[in-house]
Formats: sequence, structure tokens, C-alpha cells
Amino acid sequence: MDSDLLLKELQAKHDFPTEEFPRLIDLFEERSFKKNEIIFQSGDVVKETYFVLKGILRQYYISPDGADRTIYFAEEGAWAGELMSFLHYTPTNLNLQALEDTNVIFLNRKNWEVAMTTIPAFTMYHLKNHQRIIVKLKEEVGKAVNETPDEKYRRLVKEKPHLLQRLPQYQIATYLGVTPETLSRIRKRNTML
Amino acid sequence: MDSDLLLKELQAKHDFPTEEFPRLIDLFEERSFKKNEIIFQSGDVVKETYFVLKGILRQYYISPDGADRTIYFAEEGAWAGELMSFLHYTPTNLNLQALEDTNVIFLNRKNWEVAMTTIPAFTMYHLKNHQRIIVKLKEEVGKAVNETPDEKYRRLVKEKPHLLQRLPQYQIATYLGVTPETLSRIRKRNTML
DNA sequence: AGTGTTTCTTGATTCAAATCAAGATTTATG
DNA sequence: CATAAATCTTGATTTGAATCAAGAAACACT
Repeated sequence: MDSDLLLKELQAKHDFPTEEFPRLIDLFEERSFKKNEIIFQSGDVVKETYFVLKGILRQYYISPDGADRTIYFAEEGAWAGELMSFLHYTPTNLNLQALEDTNVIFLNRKNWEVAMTTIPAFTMYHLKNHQRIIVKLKEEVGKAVNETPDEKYRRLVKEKPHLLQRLPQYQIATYLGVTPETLSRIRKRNTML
Repeated sequence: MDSDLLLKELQAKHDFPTEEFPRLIDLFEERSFKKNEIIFQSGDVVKETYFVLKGILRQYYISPDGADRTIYFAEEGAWAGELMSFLHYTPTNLNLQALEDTNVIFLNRKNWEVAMTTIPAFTMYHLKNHQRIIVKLKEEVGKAVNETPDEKYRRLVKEKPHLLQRLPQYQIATYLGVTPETLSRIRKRNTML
């Protein structure tokens, strides 16, 4: 199975003991999503938490004035879901969509609970990972407010160049928070240099 | 002591057992910061994690082009620090500053470790709280990218009206990501209605 | 290959925030 | 209380992204 992507992730962020892994992976189920399939939508209560093995997912929301805003692309080896909704049975206001044919493994709520209570290394992984995510997101917020679209684009090129090849430009635009037209001009400006 | 603010917070977000609290609070130390005092700076390794009892702290960073960007105001009952740096001994790129004379209680790394390993309810509180923060921050990122300054301002008025009375306007401006001049005009537009 | 659809580019115009520049008001301090 | 310092407001101008409107290019499908 391709599930050693998960083990790799667990060991990259925390020293997860390999011998515990079979017990953990048993709690997961597998599923595939087709390109453009919506996995959950605003208003849904999220019942599963996904780990991407192959493909790419997009987490986004629709702003009051109808703008489509991407907040996160989950590629191979990344988690995607919505923990608040998942854990507290509350409706989410985010959407999750597959941008390519995508294979995931996932935990339902019961098995998440089992994993978190019976596999301490999994709990600790999440605690650590959440701290990491929080710091990243705080930076993101700052940068989102602060940076010009040109700067955001150059940062994306630097930090996640593969995304630019993998995704259509208008998806990148929703992530950068600019119109596709503006992104087109930004690219021109920044490649001609 | 005013430390039942902490107990309140722990119980608001998680069912923290009151009888465990004395053991936890013993791990904290107290400190005061003067108005405008810098608590840590970009480049520092953060050695403590603060909980605000009285006053207000500002977490911010300086962007490459020199702009001062506030990402978070920690008021009474809120945590402030920088977990990544704190836990992994890495230099932070954020700054923390007291905007008023401020009293905090704080954990050093050793006592954080003790609390996290010997007081499960504290660990669980953080796990839950982090999930909450992550969702909030993801929303923030989306909104920061998406909203117009007017909308951001109105959201601030709605969600944290006390901040507007408590802080000078140019601090609010660094938080909204606009110039003080623009904020002045936004206020005019939005109060005349 | 050929047609239709999706995605990307380019130009012209509009609109909002940044910037530059004083001035007014509030707050702190001797 | 007076003066200085800090903060906020207002106006004029510049700058850059959104929008509107076609067209061009890439891609998908028969």
C-alpha cells in the first residue's frame, strides 16, 4: 500500500514508533474522489478526516459577496478536513473539493477517537503538528494582509513551484486573492525579468 | 490571585477539573511588563509562554519592506507566545510587545513540559484549543485576502469593539493592514451612516 | 484533423487605497 | 497651565488592481 506516506509524515513531524503503525493504519479506510468532486460543503457536518495519498484537494469558502477563496491545497502527504466540525458535530463553512482524481485514506469520528485515545504517539503528533500549523497560519494571516499580489505570487513560486504547474491559473488566482486577469499580468511582469 | 481567569479559560474550552488546578497553577510564575516593553523579538528563541491577566499584548512582525503588521492582540484571558520557537528552540520571526502595563503568568519550558506530561486535562485543553485556533486562523486567512478594508473594519467593530476604544488608531491600522489615513477615512464613512 | 470548450492574455476604463503634505486635535509633561 | 509630543484628520495626487470586453491559445473529444 501507499500508506507509508502517512508513516513518513508521522515520523517527519514526530518520532512515531514504526511498530505502532499497523494498529493505526487499521483504523483508516480508503476512498477515491473524481476530479472536481465535492467532498463536503458549507453547511455539512464533516464526518471524516482525510490524508491524501495521490492527487490534490482544495479547501475553500465562498465569501458573502460570492467570491471563491481558496485557503489551502492538500497535496500528497497532507491532511485535509475540518476539525472543528468533525469533532464538535457543528456545520462547517468551508468546502472541500478534489482538483484531480484523488486517493485518500481517512478516519471516521469513532476511529479518530480510538486513535487519539489508544495511540499516544498519534496524539502527540497532532499536538505538535497543530502547533506548527498555528504558527504557519499566523504568518499567513500577516502576509495575506501585508503582501502585494506580486509578492504573494513570488512567494508561491518560491515555496510551492509545483502547484503552478499542477493547477490551472484561475485556481491559483483564488488562492492569491486576485482576478485571473491580474494573475496573468503578474506572471508576465515576473517572468520577463 | 487573579489566576482564576486561567481556570475560567480552561473550563470554557475544556472540562478542566477544578481540583487539578492548584497543581497546574504552581507551575506558573508571575511577571509584569511596562507599556511598550518588548517581550521578545524576531531572532530570539522564545523561552516562555504567557497568559495575560491584565493589560494587552501585541504580536506582530516586520515585513521585508519594513511594514509593521499586527497579527494578534492578546487581552485578558488570552495566551501569547510562540509555540514553535518555544518548543523547538528555534528563533522566532515574530515580536511580542506590551501595549499597556501588563500582568501575566507564564510557564517556562521545563514547567510546560511537566504540565503537558503530568496533567492530561491541560494537554487535552491545548489539543482542543489548537483545533479551534486553526479553524479560526484559516478563516482569518481567507478573510484577510478577501475582504475590503471597510469590511475588515466593520467586522472588527462587531467582533472586538473594545479593542477600538482600548488601542490607538494606528495600532488598529497595522492590524487591518491599511495606513492610518485610510483607517481615518474608513471610520468617517462608517460612523456617519 | 476539426470543432467546441476551457483557459489565458491583452487593452481601456474605473475605482479605491497609498502616498505626500499640512493642519487640527488630543494627550503627556514640566 | 502651557508647551511639546503624539495622534488623528483632511485634501490632492499617484498608483495599482478590478472590471469590462474581446481575442488568442490550449485542450478535450469525436
